[in-house]
Amino acid sequence: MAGRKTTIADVAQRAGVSKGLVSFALNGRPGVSPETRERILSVAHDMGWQPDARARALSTNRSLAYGLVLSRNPSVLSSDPFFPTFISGVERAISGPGHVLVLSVVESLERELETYRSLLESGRVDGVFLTDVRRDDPRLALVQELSAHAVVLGHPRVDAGFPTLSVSDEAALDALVAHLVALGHHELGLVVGPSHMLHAERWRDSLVAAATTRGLRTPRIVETDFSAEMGLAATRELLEGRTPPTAIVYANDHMALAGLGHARRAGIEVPRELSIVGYGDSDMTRYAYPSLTTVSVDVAEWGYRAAQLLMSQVEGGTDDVGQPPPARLEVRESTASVPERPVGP
Amino acid sequence: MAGRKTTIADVAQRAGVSKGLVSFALNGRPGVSPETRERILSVAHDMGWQPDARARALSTNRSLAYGLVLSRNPSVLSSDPFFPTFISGVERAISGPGHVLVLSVVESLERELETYRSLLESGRVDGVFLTDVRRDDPRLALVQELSAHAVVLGHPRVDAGFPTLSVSDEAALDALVAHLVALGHHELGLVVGPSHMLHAERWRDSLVAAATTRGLRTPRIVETDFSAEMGLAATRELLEGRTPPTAIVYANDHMALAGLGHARRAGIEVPRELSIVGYGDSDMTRYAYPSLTTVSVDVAEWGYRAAQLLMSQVEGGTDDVGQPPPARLEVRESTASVPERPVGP
DNA sequence: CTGAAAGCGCTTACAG
DNA sequence: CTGAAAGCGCTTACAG
Repeated sequence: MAGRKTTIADVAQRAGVSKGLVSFALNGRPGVSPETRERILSVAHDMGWQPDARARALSTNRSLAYGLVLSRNPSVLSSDPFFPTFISGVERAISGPGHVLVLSVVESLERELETYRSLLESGRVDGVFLTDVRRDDPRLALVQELSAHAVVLGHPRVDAGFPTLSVSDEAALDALVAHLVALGHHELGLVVGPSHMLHAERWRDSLVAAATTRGLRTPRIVETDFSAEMGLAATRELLEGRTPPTAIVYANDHMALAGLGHARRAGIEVPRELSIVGYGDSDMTRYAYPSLTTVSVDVAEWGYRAAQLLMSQVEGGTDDVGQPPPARLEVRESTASVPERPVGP
Repeated sequence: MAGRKTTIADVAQRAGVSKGLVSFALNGRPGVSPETRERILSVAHDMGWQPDARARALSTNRSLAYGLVLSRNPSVLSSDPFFPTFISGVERAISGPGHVLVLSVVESLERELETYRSLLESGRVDGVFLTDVRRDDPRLALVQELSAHAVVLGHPRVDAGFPTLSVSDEAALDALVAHLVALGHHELGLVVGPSHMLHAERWRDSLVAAATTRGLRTPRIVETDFSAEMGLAATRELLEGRTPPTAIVYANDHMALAGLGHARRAGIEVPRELSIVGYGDSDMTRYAYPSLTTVSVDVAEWGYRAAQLLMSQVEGGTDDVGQPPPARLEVRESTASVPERPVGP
């Protein structure tokens, strides 16, 4: 229709007031008489005025945008339901206020850091989400150096100086170990994530602690990059050992599903001969046969709260949004009593 | 460090030139003597100057940002590898030039439309990706009304007036039917996506055409929303019919995996008693047992080209980036000869 | 309650 | 090759 976008100057002229007053009226600021406000609003509406995010961003020094940079490898990323779910939670929090998520996917840690830097320095985003925090993570230093806003997803052990939101899973993991012990298992295998990721390390520690506390031997541990491919290799490695575990716990569901596939292929019956446990409670755990015992984490809620916290940070608030609900054990079909077999010493 | 961000005015002052000249030097425009340019650049670097995306966006009327709005339901979204993969391709194309992706996830079609509108009208993005195009899709009209830039992912049948990028899969689907025919199947079941989505409709039509051409009866068809849950229900429905299909083809891999789970649970051996075929070639198809025969689509490349095309559109170019590579049939373990059995009339 | 002006940090004609 | 100025579309003190 209009050749040119309508601006507040156009609205001001038509309404016979100044630009400043239009801005006040549009933003619901006090100091505009009800009739004038009414008139301005209706003119703006009639002219189809829409705020220009760029101009607003420049004059307020705020983009109303938040950044998330993912550096996992493509294959892991594509099968991991974490991010889509997390993002849907984030969106639920930010879209109401008209804020926006800037998402970036990168292929290396250097690029990840550069991307966070440029997003923040250029003012494209007002704050960032930091996931998959690593030991001595350079992103923490970067965000501090830029005195930018950030929310860390992970565990408070990260003395980041940033607000941290984490799903507490110690109780669920302990319940899992208790469940396996009750079924008679005492040789556990653990397929863990990369040890340089703090949450992977913590997950492993929680399980080892639970196992030890409950009188099990230290579990056998194989480290992976979270990919199904390495999950499969880890399964093979564990099962080919001298005293193979009778139950394997995986750090995510798709590694567990790959393990399940391998077991079937090797003629090992799950759960009669081997119990398998995932982590995350992704959709597919319900539709596999046997369905997977797993640990359920409310990732969408996590994302929702993280976004609320970040918005509140940026606005200088000190809102305590509270931690997301703790993880829960979901017992399904892939765990059962340990098989009777001649036992060694 | 610096209390205030350094701007080109600071650089200009320190270098003893005008702001305009700094801008020219920084943007590599002609009309600046080599020595001056050199000096300006080094001053800018020393002062740690970084461009302000907001200011640049306002004065150039360009955000260097592109929008993608997803409206699939959370459960489908979380298990569908399409979007993470697509996005990684998009990023590969745009991140080099310093452009950015604005991602939105919404819960209804109304919100989807509103979001596209506000992204475009506010100038937050310079163009958008349109996926999952539906019959009489209101987004097409919207984008046209706003005379905005867009790239459509789907099939040219959509006479959108926008450049369209699609993965041609007719040949692969025909090869799939040929493969099944060669194995002796003549009762096919199809688990399709929502018929109001043009690509779902087209997928179904391609398979029906291939089946008819190759002398099969019209396949039995069950429509779903692409979720594993409905994939499972569809499988049950097909298998409980009077003459159950001997092979079922699913519109995506996770429905196929849910179908596989159901078959196992019902005591039906795959592929001896039932052949199962997925679509998409997601990671998990390799790790299932039996591994899934599927159709491989290079989604990352699709995203890469779509982004290139969109950038070129916005810049007024007419680059022909070419269509992404066609889909390919991947024969794995889940398809085999039709079982011998007493056949009806 | 209202207006006129300056400013956010860039880019871009227009003069010289 | 370089400078001074206007402008992008808003917001926000500051006066009246």
